[in-house]
This record gives sequence, C-alpha cells and structure tokens, in this order.
Amino acid sequence: MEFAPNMKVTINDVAKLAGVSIKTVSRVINNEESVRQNTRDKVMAAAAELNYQPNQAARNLAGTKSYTIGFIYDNPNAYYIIDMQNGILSECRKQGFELVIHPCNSKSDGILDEIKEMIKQSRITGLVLTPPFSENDDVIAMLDQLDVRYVRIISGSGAEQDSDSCVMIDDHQAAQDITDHLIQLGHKDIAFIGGSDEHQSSFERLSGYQAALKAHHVAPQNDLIVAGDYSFDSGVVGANKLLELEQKPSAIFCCNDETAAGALFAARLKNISIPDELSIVGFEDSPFSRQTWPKLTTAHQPNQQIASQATSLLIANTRNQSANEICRLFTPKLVIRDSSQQAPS
Amino acid sequence: MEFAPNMKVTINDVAKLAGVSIKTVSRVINNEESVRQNTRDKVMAAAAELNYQPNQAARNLAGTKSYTIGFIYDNPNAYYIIDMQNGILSECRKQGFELVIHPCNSKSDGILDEIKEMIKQSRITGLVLTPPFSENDDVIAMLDQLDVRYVRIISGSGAEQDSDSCVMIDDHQAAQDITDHLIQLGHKDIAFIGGSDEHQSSFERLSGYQAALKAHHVAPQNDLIVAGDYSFDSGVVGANKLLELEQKPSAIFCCNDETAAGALFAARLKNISIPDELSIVGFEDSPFSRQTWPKLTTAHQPNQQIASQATSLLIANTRNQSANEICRLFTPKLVIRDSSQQAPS
DNA sequence: GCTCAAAATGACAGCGCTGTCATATTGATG
DNA sequence: CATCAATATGACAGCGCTGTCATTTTGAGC
Repeated sequence: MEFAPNMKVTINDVAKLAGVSIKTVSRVINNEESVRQNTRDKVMAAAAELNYQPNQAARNLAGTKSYTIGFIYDNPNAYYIIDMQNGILSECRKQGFELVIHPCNSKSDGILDEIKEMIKQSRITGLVLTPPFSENDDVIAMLDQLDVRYVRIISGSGAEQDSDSCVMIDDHQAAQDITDHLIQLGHKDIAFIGGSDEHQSSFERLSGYQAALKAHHVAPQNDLIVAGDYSFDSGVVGANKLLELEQKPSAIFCCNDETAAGALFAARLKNISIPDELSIVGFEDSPFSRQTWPKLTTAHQPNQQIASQATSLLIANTRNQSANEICRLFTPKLVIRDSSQQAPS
Repeated sequence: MEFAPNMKVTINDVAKLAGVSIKTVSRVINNEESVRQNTRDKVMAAAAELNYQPNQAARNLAGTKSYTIGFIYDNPNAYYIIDMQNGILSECRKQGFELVIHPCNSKSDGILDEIKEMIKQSRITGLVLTPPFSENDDVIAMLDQLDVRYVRIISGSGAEQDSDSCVMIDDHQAAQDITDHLIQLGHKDIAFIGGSDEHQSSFERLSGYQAALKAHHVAPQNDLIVAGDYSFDSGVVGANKLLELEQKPSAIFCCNDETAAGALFAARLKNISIPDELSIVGFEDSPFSRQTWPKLTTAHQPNQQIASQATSLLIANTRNQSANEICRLFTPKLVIRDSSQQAPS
C-alpha cells in the first residue's frame, strides 16, 4: 500500500488499523509493560505498515517526561565537540530522544541563568555535561535544585565515589602511562606543558606525570613544568620557554594534541629536529595527531564512545526514578607514533 | 518579585498579569500586527516580569508553522561543521527557533528516506543544506515534493539564477585569486590537488585555477592536476605523486587546508623545505591553517557568517509564504601566511 | 464452572499553545 | 452624535499525545 509522502499518520490511525485503543498504541510505543504480546505484535505491525512516527512535540507536551536531552558545551576543540556530539546523538537516535545543543561561554556572567532558561524552554529531560560544566559546583547545585538529571563526564580515577552518575576518564593513569613510555625511552628531563586551570583533567594529567617520575625515581624538576591552556598557542609559548632553558628537556609531555602541535611548531622554528633531538607527546588522539609532522605519540581518548555511554547512562537514569549511581571508567590508551623516540645520549 | 526557579510560567499567567486574553499574548509573542501599542507594552512587561518562555512543544503542536530548523550534514571536517553549526544556532536563538542536527552518510542507500523520516518526526520548518546535499538533485526534488523549505549553501558565482534561495560561495573567484597570488610570486609550474568529486566546489576551484593560468598566459600542464578528496591523506598522496614528477611544480594549490596539511607532510618527508623550495597553499582558513608549519596561505571562507546568513534567509522565507528567491554571494578572501613565497629561480 | 485478584485495555481530560471566527472597540465621517 | 468600516480583542476548539482511573478480560485455584 502506498501513502502520500507527507500524509500525517497519527497514533489514532495506528489504533484503528490495529483495532485497539489509542492508549494501547501509546503503551506499545513507549515500551510499557502490561500489554499482551499478541496485542503488541498487532500494534507494531500496524505502526510499521503506516510508517508511523510519534510526534515529539505532542509527546513532550502531554507527558510529564520529555524526550529531549541537552548538551551544553564550552570548548574550542572542534574535534572533541563533534565526537561528543556524534556519540550523544547516536544514543539519542537509538532510544528515540532528541538533542538540543547549547554552546556557551562558561565564564560569562549570566551563564547559570542562561542554562536555566535553556532547560525551561526546551523542556530538557537530562543534560550531558562535559568539562568545565561537569566540574562546576555552581552548575551542579543549580541542576540539583531544578531537579534536572544529568551525567557528568569528568576526570578522575573512580576512587572518589560521587553520588551521581558520571563517566570518568582516568587522566591520571593515562598520563602516567605516557610518562612511563618516555622514561622507558631513556628520558630523564621530561617537561610538562599543562592544560587549562578550569579543567580537572589538567591536574590529573599533571599528577599522573609526577607519579610516573616518582615511580621510576626520576627527580622532578619544577622548572620543567609550565602552564598552558590546551591551545595551540600555549604549546608554542610553553615550548619556547622550555627550549630556552639552560638544561633543556629531552622530551615534552603536552596536555593535549593541540598543545603538542604548538610545541612541534615552536621546535621547528628553532630548528630542533623531532623526535631525534626532542620527543613531544600529546594527549587525546584527535585526528589532529595524525596530521602533524611527525605524527604524534599520544593517548587515545575514545570520545565518541564516552559520549554514548554517558548518554545511555543518563537515559537509564531518566527512566528509573531511583537515583542510580553507576559510573563508568575509561582509561585512554597509549598510542605510539613518530614524535617520541629514544632519548639522545 | 522572586519566583521559584522551576515554576512553570504559561501564557495564561502572562495574560492574567497583563489583563488581556491568552490570544492577545500569543499575538504579541508572535509579533503579529493588530495589537495596539499600549496593549503590546503591557504584555511585554508582564512577560518580562514573569520571565515567560513560550513552550516550543505546544507551539509546534498547536500551530501550522513550526519553529524548528534542521541541519543535515555529511562532512568529515569538524571545523567546518562546528562553524556552520554555531552560525546556524546563533541565528536560531535570535529568532526563537530550535535546531535539530542530523549527521548522516550521503552515500548510504536509504538516505532519502532517512531525511524524509527526520523531517516528519521533528516537524521541520526548513532545512539548511550544505554540500553534498545542497547539490544533490534527488534531495532537492524530494524536498520540493514534500513542500519543505530549505536554503542551499552552494558553490557558484551567482551567474546561474536558481529558482530557490541560496547562499553562494564564489569558489571560482577565490581560487583564481589564490592562483593569481602564486603567479605574482613568479610561479609557473603550479600544481593542483583537487577536492571531492561529490562537491561542486572542487570543480569551481579547479576552473578558477585554470582561469588564472589562462589570464596570465601560463601554460596549463595536465600532469600537474591530481585528484583528491579534501582529506589529509589525499594531500599526502597527491603531493607524493607531484613531487616525483620529472618537472616538479614550484607551487601546489590544495583544494582545502587539510589537503594542504597533507601536502606539507609529504614534502617534509621528502626533505623539501617549505616555502623555500615549494609553495603550498590551502583553502578555507580553518584554525588548522594556523597550526601547521609553516602557517598556510589560504582563502578565508567565513563559514559561521555564511551559516547565519543562510539561516536568516531560510527563516525569512518561512515567514513570507511567497517564495523569495534571494541569494547571497560570498567570495573567500586571500590570506597570505608563511607557506607561499617567491618562486625559486 | 465459579470466584477473585491480577493483568490488560480503554475512556477521557488536558498539556500550552495557535487558528478560526465572533464580538467589541475605535475614530473618521456626515 | 449616530453610523459604519476598520481595527483590536476574545472565546473556543483542538493539535497528538500521555496520565489517571475506571472497566474489562484473564487464568489460577477451588
């Protein structure tokens, strides 16, 4: 049977075809229990035949629950955002949710109100929070007060048991692994270019780096640790500073790939050959890290997967009223490419 | 006056406070005429005091028009997508629209149906189309049949008058400008690494390149034109091929920045110094082009602005039932950085 | 086959808004 | 100041669905 392409099929049509009430169709659509298998099949068949798509607006309006999840972000890293977005979206599609994205400036004054308005306006069911929002107490407190569900994607080892659901990235461990790799290559003077103060991950990565040094009895050198902010430019500036030191480092651990690209750039300007004279490693394994010269050794952070997991957690929490406290832990894996090498003797 | 943060404010509350009917508030909210200024002010004041936010779901459900625009894309370039998305979103916010994003694979079999479903399900008012969708006749035909409004962001010079509204990017002119720049630097053997066949822009850029050669009476050399697909890898492959030619080019025009980064990479591997021995230019001016070594000469394509314009056009077209046929033309501007230089003599 | 709690289904109101159409108000005329 | 078209406002139904609660059906146990 053929249908006009833009003919609207409502739940009513399905109900008639299946010979049941509207409410029963609704039950089947929403996967509620208390529907006989036989009935369920009839409804499914009818819905399929009519190619029925529930009207989200009506669902949102009529129901107490909504089917919209929000993604608030403030991150200049396009690769990261796209990955997260795709991960969230794929889970949303799978579960019949809609996504509202909301880029904004975490440092702007009215940010709390802005988020509040956005939640109200879009009738958000739950929020996927990435740093810095996921680590901002004010935001969390507001969300709790508003009784809005959320998942936080945060940096941590899983040791500190938070009360809410979150996906943790073990930046500490991964940073330790990267630093281990460098130490194994014979490096002793390993510098560190930090990430943004606003992100917990910066601190975790620093502590991982320090832990690795300690574990291998490599003397920490404070002047080899410089600040950064996850930007390319901070990599340039940081590396410049480090490479003007009397005791130059033989390796630089950059807090992310972009910073590493900046460091690469700075080294190139100074005619320092990578990795022969200097090893540089990044963090994140963005596509970026394969497009530098040389290709970056880094830690692979499966952003898309992290985002899917987070979203699935969020949706699960939305369904069961009980506040589940499930956490997932991801540890980025070392990816060895061409920017790291045996320390020059 | 203080309000509980999650108290729902409906149009009804505003109506009561303003002492008018619900319908009048609705008129004010939707900027309809036939409301006395005095009344309008009262309503606005009441809405402001209550911090009223119209419920989108209800608007969509009740009204014939909807307030949702869709963005369908299939593009691996994260920078491009983020820029477009931000541009669309900023206009949407300004005009009280919502955005539904829909990444998908333009080459998948059921893509037409997929788009159709998405439109039905989300009750899309209009669509912002980027290449390759904006240049796909099947998609356009389907949209016309479904009576869904859209804006197309396409490559063209504005000469060919299309019947629908679109934003054009004059890739031909920009490519000509870039090539001119190279010729002015004394280059004669200018190679070209193409973009994806699926994108009109590839052809426009090629024709612009050829036009510049012709204008300056530089003999075209067919073996200096190699295929690509806008990817980093195609830049590597293309440059490798070109740099193994007997008559090596002194400059390479890459169809976008990523391809240029790939070319840079290949040259680096072959120990060819950029820009001393070889000039390489890109196209797009993505953040990318500032993070390579050396920084890329390129053509700046104001993606975010293009997206805003397109969205504003779309929304305007949505409001006025008359099929406006306005087009906007953008010509990317040459940005000279460090990857292009006087031809070696 | 009868009873009765449990399971399945349905009737109905109403979510917050807009479209339609009816009614009220306005002010430029004669 | 009465008249009338133009303008402004309001009453009401209903968009497509879900929540609530009433009703029907089921089948286990006697």
